[in-house]
Amino acid sequence: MVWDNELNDRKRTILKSIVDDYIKYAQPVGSRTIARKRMLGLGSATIRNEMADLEELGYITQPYTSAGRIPSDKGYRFYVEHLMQIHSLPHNEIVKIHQALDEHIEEINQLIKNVSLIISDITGYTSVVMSPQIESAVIKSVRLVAVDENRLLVVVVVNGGIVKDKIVRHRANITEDILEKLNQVFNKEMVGKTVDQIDRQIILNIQNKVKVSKEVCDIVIKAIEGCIEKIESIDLYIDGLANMLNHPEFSDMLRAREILELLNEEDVIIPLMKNTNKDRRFEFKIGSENELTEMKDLSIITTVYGSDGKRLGTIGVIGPTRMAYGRVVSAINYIRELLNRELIKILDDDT
Amino acid sequence: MVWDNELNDRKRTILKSIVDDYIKYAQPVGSRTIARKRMLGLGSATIRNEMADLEELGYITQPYTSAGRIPSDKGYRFYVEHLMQIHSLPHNEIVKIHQALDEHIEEINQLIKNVSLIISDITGYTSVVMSPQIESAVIKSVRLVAVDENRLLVVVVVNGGIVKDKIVRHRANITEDILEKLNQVFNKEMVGKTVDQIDRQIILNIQNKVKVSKEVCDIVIKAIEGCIEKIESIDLYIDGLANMLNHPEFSDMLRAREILELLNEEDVIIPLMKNTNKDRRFEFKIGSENELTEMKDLSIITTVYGSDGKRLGTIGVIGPTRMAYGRVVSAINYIRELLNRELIKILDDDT
DNA sequence: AATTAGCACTCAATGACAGAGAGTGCTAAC
DNA sequence: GTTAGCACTCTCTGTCATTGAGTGCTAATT
Repeated sequence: MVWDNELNDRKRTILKSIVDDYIKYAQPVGSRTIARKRMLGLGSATIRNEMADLEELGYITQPYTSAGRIPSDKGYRFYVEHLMQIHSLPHNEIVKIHQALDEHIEEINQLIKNVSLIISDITGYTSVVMSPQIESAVIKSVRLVAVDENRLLVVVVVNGGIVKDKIVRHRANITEDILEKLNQVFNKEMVGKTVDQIDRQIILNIQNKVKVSKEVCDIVIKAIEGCIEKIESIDLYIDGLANMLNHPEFSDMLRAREILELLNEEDVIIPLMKNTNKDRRFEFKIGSENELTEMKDLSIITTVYGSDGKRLGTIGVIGPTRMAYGRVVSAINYIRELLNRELIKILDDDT
Repeated sequence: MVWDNELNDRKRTILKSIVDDYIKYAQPVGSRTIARKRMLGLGSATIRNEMADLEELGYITQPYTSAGRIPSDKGYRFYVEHLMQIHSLPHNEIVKIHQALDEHIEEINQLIKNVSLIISDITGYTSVVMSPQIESAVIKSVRLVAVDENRLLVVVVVNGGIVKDKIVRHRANITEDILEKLNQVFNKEMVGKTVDQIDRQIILNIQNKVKVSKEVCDIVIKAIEGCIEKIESIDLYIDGLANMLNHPEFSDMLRAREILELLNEEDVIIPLMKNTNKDRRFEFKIGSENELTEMKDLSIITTVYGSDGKRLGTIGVIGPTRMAYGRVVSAINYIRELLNRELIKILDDDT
């Protein structure tokens, strides 16, 4: 952990200056550049001395002898925790965001897709938005439909307007009567329960109540389990992949390709999105703080969204360690508020 | 159009040699390189003369004075029409393809997704697979379910195991009785029809038969139309975008970014995939044959898949004009046969 | 008449080299 | 404690000569 008092005010100002400048121009920043800003009324030589200290403490490094300094991962870490300024978004970006999200969207997934798009658009980085992992979704309806003699359709509706279906083949003789009875029992037993409450026990209960062959029961249960699995599965929306190529640090084709392939793998992305803050704070993984060595020069900012602490999904932005952390935070923050508001609209009359 | 007899055998052999070599090594190929192969028993000087002719006819060009030659778009066009050899796939690739597609997949969309993945994997280019545009899907079932007092769920099942749903909000008082009646009428009137047969006329007919308020009818019809719209919509699967970065012609970051963004836009891709051959031939759009100027250095190979000429979707591969046309064709060909076989399995007992 | 050896020529790519420029660390003076 | 001054370091840029692959043309050969 960074020891906060290690740096006095002057060192902080200088470090902030270096990080701000490097984020902006992607060039090592030298002592004269900082001195010219006259924010400290110091000459370049003094700043040089301070920079030597900062380097010794590990906050900045030199790409080579007698070049300017660039922030280290530790430097960025200190920056996001103590130095970074959050400005409000410029007016034109706010307008853009509202244009993208204010139109009435009925389906939750379409809304989340739009959020992902607008985030990558506004930030200029790669966005990842993870739909809520819905273990606590409340079942609102279960319906069995015979598509034809040997196929059965099961539809499960949970709150939030999410509908999942599954078709199963079978060889049993399922009459309309049986179906009607199954429908009644299943609805009575399952509606109002959350999907993670549906376990073997409940299923056995149901099996006892309906007087149909075990064969038929198995078919139906298999289908319902398929639906629940789909409801619990995580949807991932990634946009702005091409933005990765904008940053000079990835001008090496091999590296760029490696990154694009990395971001294509859901198995890689999902663990990255495990934000441990259940409140609304932001979590930063900077460069080597990521476990994957392939991500040593990447940072990811994550935070959660959702109404009233329920139904939490995750929003993330991935970019080079030299990321405009402040700008990204304010953009996500603004967009998240809008998203939450829209989510409430969609979910309000659900129980 | 290319006049086939413009080129004698010797010129053809030389052109083929140039294209093959250039595809392989991405380097302009000179007369000595071809002479060394001793396929014609000619010296480099003779070949030089022939190459000068080929250049004058527009089949090859020189990147600069006194460099080797590279094929022009016209050269590639002649190549794919007359010179290209189709080898069968190496054994290990065949194994890989079977591993990807032979496992039992129930859902048509999952199957198509797998096809897209394996094509980009095997070819090393970017794959695009377009799901069938289903105007002729036969409705197998329509089901209305009251989710709660003010929301109605409509589920439409068509053949091929495709299920689409839509939830509509309403303020009408829809009782179970009304719902039951609606369910019966809708099923009777719509099952067995294709989705493009569902027009205003049929809907009006139905409206007359059920004796429920116009308000309720409108709600239901709106929902059903929503489902049909979803059924008719085209799904697009794109994979191997990162493969674009492998080719030296796109080592310029700006260009690479431009391409990635281009391929992200469905509005761009869908028109490209309009293959006019309803049989199983391949269609090539080479470089400047594409309408978009941004695609002047890209080629796209498309062909159709589907069982018995019905339910046609499109498979495409996008890469630089310097694409391994022969290899791609044989890969698509093989994969398509497997796909068709699987599709028949999924669709066989549908009517 | 077709082919080819030979030759002069062109141009990209490579590497060596010098000079400019941005930056540093250190020392001595303020 | 701050800074002016200076020697030094290292990248970057441009120049220049060299190399090498390839060409087109001409004259000789088959």
